[in-house]
Amino acid sequence: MSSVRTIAEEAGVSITTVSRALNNDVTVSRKTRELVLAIANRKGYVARQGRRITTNIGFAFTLGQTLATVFDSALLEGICRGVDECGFDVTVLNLQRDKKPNETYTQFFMRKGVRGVVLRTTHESRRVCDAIAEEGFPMVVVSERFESENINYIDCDSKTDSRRAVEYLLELGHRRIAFAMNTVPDCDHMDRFEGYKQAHATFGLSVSEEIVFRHQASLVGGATVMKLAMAMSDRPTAIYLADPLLAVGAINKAHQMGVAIPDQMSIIGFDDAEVRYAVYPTMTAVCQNTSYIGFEAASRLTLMLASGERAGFQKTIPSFFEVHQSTGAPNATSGS
Amino acid sequence: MSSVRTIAEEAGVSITTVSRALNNDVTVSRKTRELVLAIANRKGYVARQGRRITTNIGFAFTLGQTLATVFDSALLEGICRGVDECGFDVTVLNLQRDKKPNETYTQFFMRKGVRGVVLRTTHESRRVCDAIAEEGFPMVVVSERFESENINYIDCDSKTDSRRAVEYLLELGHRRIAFAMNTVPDCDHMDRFEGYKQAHATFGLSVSEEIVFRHQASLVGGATVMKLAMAMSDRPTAIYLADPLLAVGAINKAHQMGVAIPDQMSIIGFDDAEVRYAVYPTMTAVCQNTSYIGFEAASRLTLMLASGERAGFQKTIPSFFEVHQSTGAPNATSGS
DNA sequence: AACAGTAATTGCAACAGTTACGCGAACTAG
DNA sequence: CTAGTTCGCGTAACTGTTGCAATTACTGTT
Repeated sequence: MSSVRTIAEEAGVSITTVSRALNNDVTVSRKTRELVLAIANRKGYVARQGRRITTNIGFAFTLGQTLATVFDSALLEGICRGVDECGFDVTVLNLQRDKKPNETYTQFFMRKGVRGVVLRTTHESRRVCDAIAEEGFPMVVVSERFESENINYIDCDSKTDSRRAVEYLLELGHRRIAFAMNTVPDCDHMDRFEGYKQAHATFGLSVSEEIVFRHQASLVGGATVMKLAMAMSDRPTAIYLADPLLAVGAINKAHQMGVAIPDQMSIIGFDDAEVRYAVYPTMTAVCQNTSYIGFEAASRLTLMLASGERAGFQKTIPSFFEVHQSTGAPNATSGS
Repeated sequence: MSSVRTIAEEAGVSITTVSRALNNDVTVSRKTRELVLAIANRKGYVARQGRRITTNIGFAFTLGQTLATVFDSALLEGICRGVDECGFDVTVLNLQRDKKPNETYTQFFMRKGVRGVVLRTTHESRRVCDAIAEEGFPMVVVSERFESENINYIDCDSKTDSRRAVEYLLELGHRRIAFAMNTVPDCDHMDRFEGYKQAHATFGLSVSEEIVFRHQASLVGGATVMKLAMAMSDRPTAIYLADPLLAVGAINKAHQMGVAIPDQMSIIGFDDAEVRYAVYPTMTAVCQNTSYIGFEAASRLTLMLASGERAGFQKTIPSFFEVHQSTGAPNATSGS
């Protein structure tokens, strides 16, 4: 077991200095701090209360807003269940808000008293994940994928089912199928776009760029997609909207415009919660068990911390495709 | 400042025994434990890491499930913002799961290393709030109301706007207005029922029990309400559904049954998030700023902890009423 | 270059809480 | 009455943190 004493001995400084270095006290010199942190990371130092080792993990956001979406909430719900097995607790952290500019990620997490972290990130802040992995702090990233074997992640593959979903539309007879995705091109949305393209390739069809929409993932964005699609001269007969808010916004706009779903327009959405049952008509959707992603991430992380083994893991769990009422054959101009 | 030393001295035992009593170690006798806990509570003991006082508050659930609803999520989102001001962090706790049967609430919270707690409770577990208040542990209850001045709470008054909402329907000319609420009669739902009754009283009308529905707060529950309402010989022309899921379920069922909203049936829902914009037609609703409730609770609690003052507070914040597209004059049988 | 003053670093010691181990008392069994 | 067991508690050794003092390094002046 590494303690401030053993680190102090190896670094040739006092335990006071070690404590201060770990807590990012300004009075400790840069050279000393770096030496101490290097040893602490190598020895796998964990902060304690008295002799007791803390059993908290962090749910950390690299972005400014915490828990902004239902996705985040579902994730946290799963995390809370996942830590249960090993008796850990969850603390919500916000890197952008609380991390001081001159402290390392490891220092930050130790200051907050967590032994590991489930990281909720976006495509833009992937470098944060790289940095934390480099420091060696126990971490699992959710919903991003990495090539490096140093970075643990739990990810959902929505490409396969996106392909299946679009193939389903093609088999129903649709030939002009629009696609809508978020403006921010993260792994997930790119996957779904890839599946969309693959399905077309399988049927020997080409993808027309003019019916690939990129809009902000919001109700308004979805409404815009529906408006634009309906205004086209060569109007699509179906849309796959790769985000829950886009999908719901489009469906409601269709109602408002008097566009019958699925008779005049088939809709496939993406659902990372239980939204598909909360719209009319119930939404055919590629679905992600977000709660399970959180569960799996927290479960594995805490198991790793409890056992002391540092074996990395990278897991991709499958999505699932559910057919409900928002899809049908094209041009069925009859009124249901 | 009280420490295990000072408590030990006053109790006439060793610091070891105090530590064990506070951590609910089985080896300490009941009499000694009770003595130590009494002194600790009286002196306002807080656990520390080294000399540093912890700055965590708990978000605790008395129920089994944590973060089951969007209400919980919105609450937590607000709490995370609320603790920001005083630099606290939030840890998610589950009383039913983690609290050992033979430990006090204070012991539990100290074991988890939190200095205060925002309590999410239900009507059935009000006695838990009483118990924690009696122990004197810093706490704020959200969304329940109490007579006792010992219990701090932040609550939302949805009675006034419920009355206003139903009065709005009455002024539109509706005379047979149904009401739907959860089977579990908590403060909030009773408030809304009260507002519903007051509005009727203002107009000199009586409330008919056969159009007061009590169903599980779910989409299916809402669908059931719509079905039952439409099947009545003396059919209501409007429904106030005092729960988001009930409201959404009813609206979607109306679509499925071919019931036009608002022409054949006006709907007023209750919204504790942003659901009113996510349905078609956009939903006239009594709304609760759930995130603000969480913010206010956490903000006040942390301010109290940081300042050391133990002044109790009980605050009721107002709801707001928004008129959207789901309400109109009754029997407007035109198909617009 | 020498010196004084100031800021930056560091360590000592006293503090915060927890726990392995052992001791003694009380209780039980033969 | 003795041996073994259990219970309750304390000593001492461990965990990390911090106020204060001491030391070191740097900076400006003569």
